[in-house]
Amino acid sequence: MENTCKRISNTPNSMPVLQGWADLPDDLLQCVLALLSSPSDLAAFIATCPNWHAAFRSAKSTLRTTLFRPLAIRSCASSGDDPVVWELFDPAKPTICIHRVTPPDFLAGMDYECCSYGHAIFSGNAPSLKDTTFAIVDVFTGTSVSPPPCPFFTFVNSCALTAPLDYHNSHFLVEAKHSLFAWRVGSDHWSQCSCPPNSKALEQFVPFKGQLYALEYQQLYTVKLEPQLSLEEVQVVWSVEMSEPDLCEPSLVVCDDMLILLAASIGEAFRLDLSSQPAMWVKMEEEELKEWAFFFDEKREAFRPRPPLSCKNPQRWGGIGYDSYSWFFQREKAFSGFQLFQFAENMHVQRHMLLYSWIHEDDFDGPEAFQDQMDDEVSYAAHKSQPVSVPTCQYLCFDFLTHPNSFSPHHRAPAMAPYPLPPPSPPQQQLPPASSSKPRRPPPHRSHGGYKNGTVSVDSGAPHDARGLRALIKALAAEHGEAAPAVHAHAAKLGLDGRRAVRDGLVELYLARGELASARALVDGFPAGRDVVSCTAMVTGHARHGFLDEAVVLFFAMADDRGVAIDAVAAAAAFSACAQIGDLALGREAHRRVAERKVAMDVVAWNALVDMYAKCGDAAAAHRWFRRMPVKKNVVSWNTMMSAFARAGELEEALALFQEMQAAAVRPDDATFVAALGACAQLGALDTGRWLHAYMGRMGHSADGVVGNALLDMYAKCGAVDQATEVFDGMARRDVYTYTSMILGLAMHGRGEDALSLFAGMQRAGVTPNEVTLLGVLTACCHAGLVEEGLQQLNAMPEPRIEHYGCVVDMLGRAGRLDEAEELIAAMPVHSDALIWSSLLAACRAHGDVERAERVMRRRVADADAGDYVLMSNTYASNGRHGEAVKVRGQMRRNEIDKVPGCSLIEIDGVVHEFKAIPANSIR
DNA sequence: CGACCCCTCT
Repeated sequence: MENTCKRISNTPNSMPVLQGWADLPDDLLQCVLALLSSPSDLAAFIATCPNWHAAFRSAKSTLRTTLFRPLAIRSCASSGDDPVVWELFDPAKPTICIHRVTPPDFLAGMDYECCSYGHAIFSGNAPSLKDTTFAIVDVFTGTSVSPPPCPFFTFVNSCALTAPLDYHNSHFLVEAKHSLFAWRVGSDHWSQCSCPPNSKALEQFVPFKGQLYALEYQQLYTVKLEPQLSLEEVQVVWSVEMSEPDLCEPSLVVCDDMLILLAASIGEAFRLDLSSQPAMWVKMEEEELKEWAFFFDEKREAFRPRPPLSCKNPQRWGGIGYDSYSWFFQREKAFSGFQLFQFAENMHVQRHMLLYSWIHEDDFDGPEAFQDQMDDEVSYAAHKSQPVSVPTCQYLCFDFLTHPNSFSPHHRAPAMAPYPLPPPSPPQQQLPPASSSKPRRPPPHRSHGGYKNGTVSVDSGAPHDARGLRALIKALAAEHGEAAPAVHAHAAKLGLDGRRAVRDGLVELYLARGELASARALVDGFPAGRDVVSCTAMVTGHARHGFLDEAVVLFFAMADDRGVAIDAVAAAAAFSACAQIGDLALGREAHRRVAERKVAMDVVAWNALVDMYAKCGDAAAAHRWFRRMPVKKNVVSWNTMMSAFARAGELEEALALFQEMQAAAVRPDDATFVAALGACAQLGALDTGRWLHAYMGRMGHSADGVVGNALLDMYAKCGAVDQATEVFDGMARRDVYTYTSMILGLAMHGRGEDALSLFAGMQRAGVTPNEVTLLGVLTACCHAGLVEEGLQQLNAMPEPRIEHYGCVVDMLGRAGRLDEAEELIAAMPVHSDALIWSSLLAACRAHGDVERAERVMRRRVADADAGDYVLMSNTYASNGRHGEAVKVRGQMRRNEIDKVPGCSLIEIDGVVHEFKAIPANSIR
């Protein structure tokens, strides 16, 4: 790596000297940010990218989760007379200073209050002792902003920003003297309102889903900033019986789309459920917080509450991922933690003391696990045996790189907009400049020993070797195809674009961007690079980004090329592409070529083959090859075949396969349950579904995520709406599938009103409905007879599909509004189908509208099916026109229209019975 | 060096 750097850096007059990331464009920088995974990465990034701060500020709005565990600020001065310097550091690796800034000197006489969105907040008193002054200091730039003096003089209970300063509509809130004060950033005055009479002191302000919440002990408030500052109590009930909840300093924290009340004193957490009326604190299970860690400030000397922070995926930065941990920070020591849900067992000390007690790293259950996962060179053991001296630390800064949780997300000012402020009374100080256009390499900050073992190189900001570049490209291809040209240029600059791995990656990047031509040019430009891995990468790369036909063609070319020995991986890739296309002839051809080249297929390739036949509609072939598979089947093999049966409507066979799989002692996984539950849902096999539910519990599978959705769907489809509701209530995460299944379940079983109120709850929860959801909503309106509501929903839809129109036609038909139904069919912008006409016919039959029915039949004469004839005949019959009814039946027989026998399934005592109707045209 | 399979909503 270093050789590469040197070679390029020393080339005179040819290329600009590489400055790590500095030569990459801004949009690419943002992609790269999402990939930084350790504080060392961060240190390298900051050291090599002059625009790092701007890049972070703009990335914060797009990244959904916190990038890192929180970092801290320490304030130090080498000697008494030297100016104070703030150092940004990772408490787990306190020897490394990530960034340094000189704070304004007027802070000397002020008190540190708290930290908010990367700003340290200080308070002080005006000389008159009538006002309180504040300074809000950007901890990365040292820039400070001061609101006008706040008209009170007393102790500050709590304060916070509602968003970073440069966000539009950011407010600074202060609670003091039983009043709430708000300063709209940039304005020249404070607004004020009184706190509710029975409240003591608001402790936290948390933006969540467009609302600003405040917490006072256990009471939740919403804060309105406009048109005037006001506080409103939120009634929240408890999901568990708590006669006298004693949560002892609970705190609010946002985890993605959940607002959580952490009651660390009793080791429990409650999620705010806004979909119920009134809102509810729902007790959370350990499982639901698995991917989160929480950070608390050490409060021993702090009177002011300092809200905790949540961090997603602690594994990402070396935290312990298998459980939810809360982490404390105590100055001069590293992170330490305890397991939230095991708190109750550690009650040997007084409960309220626990919040403050320091749990030493020795107390960890799994120190090995922790050590293994530390992602760089400073291990915990080394840290312990060699205590480091950290200079006096005055300020803790816990929310570095957090983002404002969905508060006014749509009103964001451009990144790094200048603060719209008059210069505050103490002069602004800006050290160093936030972003200079001139590339500049800041000196590496080496405090207290610098980078240990030299493994963190400041030159490693951008990958300079093929392997690193390949890893970067791969990560980018998932979401950031737009980076293709920039990365390509970067690779070319390094002379690495000729490397096969890099080139393959670039091809995929171009494909991710939809640029087939650029990708092809790259492929064709390297005829020499034809080996099986590279070609397979081409196949999968094309398939992954939707170029399925091209993928298969590439595979055929590769199979025909005697210079390339195709293998099982290539075969699997080809089968998978054919499966997605769903073309049986193509699939067979791929299979033929694989057989012809005598490829030794592994279980993955066999599974792909079975899946390919199934998805191409040849379930028999899928089953045949499943049975003939000469390799040991794995769980995917069984899952694939179960889905194959289910897809083909052979539901009993699917469930039988589940039994067979048990007999073969293959441990089912989530996909197994999804497939089996899906079969039960289609079959209406409620007892089997219930058994599966219980079995899942025994196997330790939670009813959440995809499995939870499948379970919920099964109960809903089997008519067990109450059990469906139970599953729904027990789910930690409800996505669009969850809501859709539940809404449909309610709608189909006559609870249209409930379905509609759930739909409202879904929208409140911020889950975006899809077409199927809306179909469920229309179905609910239809079944509940809410005609106006249904029409309104249809009008509100951006692009209704034929199914949606069908549902509304059905609804109008049932309501007897046949004119409107017919008009809607005529007016709808999509092509009518048989279903929609049949539904109109059914309405004619129900309302005895012979004339309209005849009109419809005349229109439909070419492609009317048996059902239509039956409906027509019944329409005549119910109007007493039996002669004409018989005539229609005769016409039907003459035209040799067969009615597919109606079929009905019902489960009695766990056995599914099938009823078949007598073919309609056999009725004479 | 790398490249591969299954699973929820009408």
